[in-house]
Amino acid sequence: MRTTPPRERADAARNRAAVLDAAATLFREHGVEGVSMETVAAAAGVGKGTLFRRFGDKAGLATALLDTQERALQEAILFGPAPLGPGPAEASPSARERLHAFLEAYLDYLLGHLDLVRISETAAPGARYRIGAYRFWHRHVTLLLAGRPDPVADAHALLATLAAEHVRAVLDDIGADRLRAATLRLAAALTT
Amino acid sequence: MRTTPPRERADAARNRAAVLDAAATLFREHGVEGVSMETVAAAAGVGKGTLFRRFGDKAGLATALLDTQERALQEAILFGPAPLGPGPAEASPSARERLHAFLEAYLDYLLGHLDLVRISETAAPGARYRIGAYRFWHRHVTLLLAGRPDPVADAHALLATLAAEHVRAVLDDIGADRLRAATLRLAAALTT
DNA sequence: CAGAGAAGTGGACTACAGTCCGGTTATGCC
DNA sequence: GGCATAACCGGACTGTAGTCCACTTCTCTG
Repeated sequence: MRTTPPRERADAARNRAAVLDAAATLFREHGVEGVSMETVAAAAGVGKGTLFRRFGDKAGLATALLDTQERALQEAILFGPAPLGPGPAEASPSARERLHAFLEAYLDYLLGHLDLVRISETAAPGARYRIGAYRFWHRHVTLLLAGRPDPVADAHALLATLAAEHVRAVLDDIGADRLRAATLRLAAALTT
Repeated sequence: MRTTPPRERADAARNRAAVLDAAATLFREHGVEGVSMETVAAAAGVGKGTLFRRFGDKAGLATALLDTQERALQEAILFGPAPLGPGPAEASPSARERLHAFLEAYLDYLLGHLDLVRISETAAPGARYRIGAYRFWHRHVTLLLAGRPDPVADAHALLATLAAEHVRAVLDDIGADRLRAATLRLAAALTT
């Protein structure tokens, strides 16, 4: 046990909740792109400085909004039932099955919040690769590709396919079903 | 023969050259990110309006600067010697060889101008997928993947790996050699 | 409860992308 | 050469991301 890490001040907590609330509403109503940070701040009854201090930038705000769902997915991967999670020791799924399950689950998540994820990945240059989430997915996929010549590199390649910016654009061309199929096919090719 | 398409006015041509010159120099000296459009305009002795009218946005300016090299690569693919190009009819390379050659050549091009390509792809949202170049690469790869279940979708997936933003980030993690190897391995897996 | 200092606040400020439009100039035609 | 007109020019203007810092508020300690 160590001394409690400095607790968040009450006013700060209140403001954070207000901002997340306001942002969620505004984004739903006008689309993520159609809402400026200033508008969010005003709607939350908070100064611009406060907003940026808390969330860093628009990507950070989007990330915060996704936090809950993202965590749920990560939990499911780490501790949940097979094939997404490791499952009970006596009946653990193959790496291939788990990879498949991960891609399906991630695509569900991504397609369900495409605009928000896209902002969280692109609002700041290189944002996608700096946030913890990417590292998590990358690590997971890397482990599932163990045995291949270069799992780390292959995991990056596979994840490139899941970049929100890419998915958004490709969706217009081939639609969700073919995108899904192609992603799974690619994973299959990598785990042969 | 049709009536000559309205020729570019002399002053416009002069200004365009001045802008490209100034931009090339400034970008070399201060990096692409470190130069504002206003600075480019000033250095070229041109108004901001002119700059934007001509090139649309920063992505457009970057694209224009890359134009020559990009065209060269496209020419080589369409008409050049094998294995990058189709080569003479009697000794045409396999699709697999051509794909391999394309990826090598594209990576050379990309790594040689990473910052510029990155701006051209990301300065405007979705820019990468709107410009003609992406369509060209996609079409080429699609043709080389003929016979697979869904060449169009697979080509998108393979090209995702070559997005400048992705490459820029991954480079820091695994370096150019492993990136190259992984890309080729992926292509191999797709043409088995 | 009082005082100190850390944490938080908000709005003025800067910098940059991109738009707009009244004025200018090249060009093709007579 | 002179004129009509379409193309072009440039800089003032707008909207937004993100920074800065003098001031306020909370929390902890004695």
